[in-house]
Amino acid sequence: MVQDPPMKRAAADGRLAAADWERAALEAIADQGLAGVGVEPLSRRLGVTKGSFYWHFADRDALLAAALRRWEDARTERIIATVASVGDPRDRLRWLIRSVAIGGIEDRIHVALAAAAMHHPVVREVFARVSHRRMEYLESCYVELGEPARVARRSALLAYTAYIGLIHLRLEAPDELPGDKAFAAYLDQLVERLVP
Amino acid sequence: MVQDPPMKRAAADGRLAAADWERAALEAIADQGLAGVGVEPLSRRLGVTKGSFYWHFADRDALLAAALRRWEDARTERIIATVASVGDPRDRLRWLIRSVAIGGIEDRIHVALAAAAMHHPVVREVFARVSHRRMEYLESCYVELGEPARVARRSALLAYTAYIGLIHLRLEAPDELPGDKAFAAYLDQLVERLVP
DNA sequence: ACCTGAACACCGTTCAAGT
DNA sequence: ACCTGAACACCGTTCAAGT
Repeated sequence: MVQDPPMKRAAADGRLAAADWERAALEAIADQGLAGVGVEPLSRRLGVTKGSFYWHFADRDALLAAALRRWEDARTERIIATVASVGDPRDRLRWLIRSVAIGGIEDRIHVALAAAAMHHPVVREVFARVSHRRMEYLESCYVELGEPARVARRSALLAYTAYIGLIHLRLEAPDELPGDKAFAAYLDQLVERLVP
Repeated sequence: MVQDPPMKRAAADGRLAAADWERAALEAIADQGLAGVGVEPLSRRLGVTKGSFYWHFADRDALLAAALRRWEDARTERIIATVASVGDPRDRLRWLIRSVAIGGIEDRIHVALAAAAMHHPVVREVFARVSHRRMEYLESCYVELGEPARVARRSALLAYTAYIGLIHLRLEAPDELPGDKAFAAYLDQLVERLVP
């Protein structure tokens, strides 16, 4: 086993803020899943004793909740704010569906949290809010395109289902997806089907 | 915390076989995720000391590997054998896509394993085989329908992506899915889109 | 305000000893 | 062939004491 070097700390005096723990927790989730968020391993990584963790957080669950709030914001409001500058709702939808191809750290976090949402109440709650906000926004795009509410809701569901399915396949069964150019062509076809 | 009663054992003499541990492991995965497969908790549940576990398996990973082999068979060959009796490949595809609505224990296991596949080599390997076998079979159905190989492969991917997306939404964000009758209508629409 | 260090409980693993 | 019981390491949590 190779040891990670201690992380850089935010404060100049070498002391930690809660945000340092939260960032480290999200990295651990992306790298090793929810089980990777351990008080002792994170303490080692941050170069302090685990006792110090309990000054910042009540327990492991409190750290998780704080870290999840960061992820939630990054994966809903911040994305919606970014895409808001695009005028045509058709282009907004295309951009959102295609963003599955970016494959950032947040998708790995998504997959890790998806499984945990079935059993962990804190994760379940955050995950439900994220799903709801995304569906709501997708629906609003389809409404802008002139679809009546009921139809728009179905279109949003179709798009979101395909998006979620693709995220999972990319991370868990990449061999079943076409590579490079063929994947781009596949995305084109998918976008055509999902954006009227 | 409520304690589970000790499980019934397979052998009459009260001694355990490896299969007893494997079944208990799959139930634990469905109930609590991969982290639920613990040597000590399972031992308690089966009514033996954890020392006895190590007579049957080399370690926790060996139990996992054996349990996964059971899941793999249940979710590939046994399903394919069941659907093989249906003559029309169109009906086979419809049945497979609609099976997402059944919502058995195996879907919960799927979601738990999906996240673990990113990090755990044993799970990754099983998951890759399952995904490959399913894609291969879907593709063969579309080929039977007269689609050329390249098109059939895309059709299979479209169907499998939607299937995986729906499994996840049903288990992780059920509030975003229409209820009962509306869900049946949604599945109709999805099947229409995916089966030519 | 933030951190250390020691204590304790829980669980994975090993192993000598039992039936 | 299958199981017990004791041992040890790892990690979550608590807390008195340090700066």
